[in-house]
Amino acid sequence: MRLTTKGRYAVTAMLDLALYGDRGPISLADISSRQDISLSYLEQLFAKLRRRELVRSIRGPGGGYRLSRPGEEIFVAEIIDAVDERVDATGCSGQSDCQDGHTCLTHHLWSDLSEQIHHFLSDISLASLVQRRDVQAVSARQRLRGESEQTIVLTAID
Amino acid sequence: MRLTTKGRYAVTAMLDLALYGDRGPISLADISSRQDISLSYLEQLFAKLRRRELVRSIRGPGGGYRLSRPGEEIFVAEIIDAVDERVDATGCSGQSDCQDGHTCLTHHLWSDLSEQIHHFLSDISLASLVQRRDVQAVSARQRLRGESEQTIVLTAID
DNA sequence: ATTTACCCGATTAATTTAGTCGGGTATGTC
DNA sequence: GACATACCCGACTAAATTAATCGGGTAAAT
Repeated sequence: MRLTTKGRYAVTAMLDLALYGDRGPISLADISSRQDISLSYLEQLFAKLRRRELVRSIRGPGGGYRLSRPGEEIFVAEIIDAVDERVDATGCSGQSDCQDGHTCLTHHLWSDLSEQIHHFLSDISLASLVQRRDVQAVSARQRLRGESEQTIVLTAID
Repeated sequence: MRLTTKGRYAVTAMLDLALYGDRGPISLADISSRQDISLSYLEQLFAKLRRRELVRSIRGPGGGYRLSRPGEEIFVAEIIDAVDERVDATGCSGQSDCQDGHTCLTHHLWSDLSEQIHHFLSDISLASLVQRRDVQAVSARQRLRGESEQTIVLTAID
């Protein structure tokens, strides 16, 4: 089953767009510093997100990324699928050839589980995440941290 | 999230015990050949299963492993927990310190997902798997294969 | 005694993930 | 049009984890 930092980073970054992207494009550098994700790694992930048309890019100064659809219409499952290839608990990627060409003893169990997970994540939209209490709280903390960092920079310049 | 071959192997091996173990202990060598899992690897997994008291071992010739409880009372989630440590989709093992000491933006989402998966797998007993059509079918094929292998061996000896 | 099969730790090989690097290209601003 | 920004892209490296091997034990049955 694939569900690692890669998928978590992707969802986090997309949620960052949903939270802060309403006033124009967000640069990966912004996401990188807010969410503590390596910039180059983000570039790799966003290449995949762009191919799946989950985000739109705007080049040049002031550019960045925007969600290609409203947050109501983007679901967590799509994001993970885009970067992780698939959410799949079987060992044979659903091919049923897990035991030298045949179905292994537990194939259907993992297949059922995968479906279960996919269904769960297909129901969660970015917009619904934005609404959540816990997301709001973390976002508020991140905004604070961002401001204090700016202060530090300004003080250092002064 | 941890759900790899390790956990799949463990569940498959335990299901093998549930399927064939009613007439006495099953050796790891038997499981190894039936399910195509490396013997030494099985030994590692069964060390963990034994520690969690999911199986009982019988040493010496004719020995092997038995389920320590009836299949009705052993659940897939326990097996995976035993070998994989935990089924957990969060990056911080539920510690909520995913972003330098604080909760990351998507922590609760992964936490919810983990609970969902765990709940799903906690409901599936070995006994219920044994009953399943698809498991019966695969098991029948494995038995056939086993017999033909024996024939080959006997022919070779002859 | 000898064979079977569990027991255990250490080590290695393979795979995957995470991250880096170095170069490009479009675009807005002065 | 020079310059800075920020996307774009492929190749490479490092780290972590998983899967598997190896070598030597020990309990028990025949």
